Amino acid sequence: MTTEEKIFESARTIFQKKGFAGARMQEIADEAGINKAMLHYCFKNKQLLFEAIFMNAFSQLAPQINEIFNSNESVFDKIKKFTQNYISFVLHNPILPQFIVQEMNNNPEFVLVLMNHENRPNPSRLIAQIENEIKLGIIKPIAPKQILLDIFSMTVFPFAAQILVKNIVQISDEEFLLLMEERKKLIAEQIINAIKK
Amino acid sequence: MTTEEKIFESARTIFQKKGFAGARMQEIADEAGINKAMLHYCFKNKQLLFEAIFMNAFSQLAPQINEIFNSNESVFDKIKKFTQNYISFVLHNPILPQFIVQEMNNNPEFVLVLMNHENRPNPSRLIAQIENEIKLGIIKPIAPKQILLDIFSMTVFPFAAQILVKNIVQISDEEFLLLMEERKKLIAEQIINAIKK
DNA sequence: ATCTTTGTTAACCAAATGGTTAAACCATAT
DNA sequence: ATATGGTTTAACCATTTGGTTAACAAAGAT
Repeated sequence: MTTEEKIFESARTIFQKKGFAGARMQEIADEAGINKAMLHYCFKNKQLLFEAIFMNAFSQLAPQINEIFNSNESVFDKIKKFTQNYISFVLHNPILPQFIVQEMNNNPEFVLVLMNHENRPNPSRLIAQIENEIKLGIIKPIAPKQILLDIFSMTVFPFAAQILVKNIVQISDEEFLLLMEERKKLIAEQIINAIKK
Repeated sequence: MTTEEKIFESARTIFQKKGFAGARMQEIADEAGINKAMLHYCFKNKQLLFEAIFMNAFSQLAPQINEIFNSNESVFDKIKKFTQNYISFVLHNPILPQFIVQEMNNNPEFVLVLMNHENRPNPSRLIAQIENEIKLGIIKPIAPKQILLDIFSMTVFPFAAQILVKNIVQISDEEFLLLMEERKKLIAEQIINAIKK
């Protein structure tokens, strides 16, 4: 593993655990087992290092989403595929959602840049499709954006608010994994039941 | 307004906007229009000031939740009441959810203290009730904790991940308010449709 | 062999930051 | 009027923090 990679991995760990403001350059250097000056040699400054980490995290999720949203399947199939895929993915990266949510809330300026990126998640195709299936009488007349909110809420929230959820609903770490495993199928069924005519 | 209240209000604003790590004592003092030493005179140190703010924010939500969860209504009525009330409340405090979620993620040690508090949200009564209504054939056989996750996800997520959601689903500030207004009734219908037998 | 580029470090620096101190202010009781 | 107690501030302090510098090492290139 190159020094740059070591830094990247360590920075990912620290930034995801403490956020941009809470992370310390020294801590990242220690975690990587290198001198602090090396951080600046490789990544110029904290902001740029953070942006590299964040961009990488974000772009791990975005393309997946678009691939599903823009395919030729039915709305119901897309919902099934998205929830299934998303949960499977974040089960291997359980802090990613809360990291992205938190840092987008805290760096709204930075978000603008992000959202002009080519790979930005774009649900407009899916929205049009929902409108169409409403006309066809397959789906109840609900604002398509509400349905999107439902889908994201049901899949992302338990991960993004993990600590809150575990404590309030009284879920142990192992039970959480089981519930999420079950949720891969469950959510789609529930959403479809909620919106099908 | 007493000096202590001025500090409290300013601290709330700054902490909610920047989080614990990102907030600066000087900034809080400036916002309150007082000297920085006054902060320490009134609240000892940053940690204690933060805990006062966080505890206050948290305890604004917790009792509401318990009142509904522990009433004598049916599960469906509780779902209706909770989603309605919660959204109404946070529409007046739109940053509260993301603040609580973020700081609970970042201060897991502190969470333990919080969760031993008398007023901690406790859904065990509701869980038992759901189990019962499943036996009675009113609700589908779904793990009660999944239903709780659904309820919290659908109501809290759009607020907790506001920036993400607004950007991905392409929702303007005004449209967001309209959607949330609509969501007060919509969510309950959807959840009930998803779980009723 | 030596020059040049790249990688790496110890030591250092200036600014920011949480926190303290000692003095001033001000109301109220005596 | 003045002593007393809480309130408020300017100035200060120690530490932390992001970032720089200059020297050193290693590896090709000539």
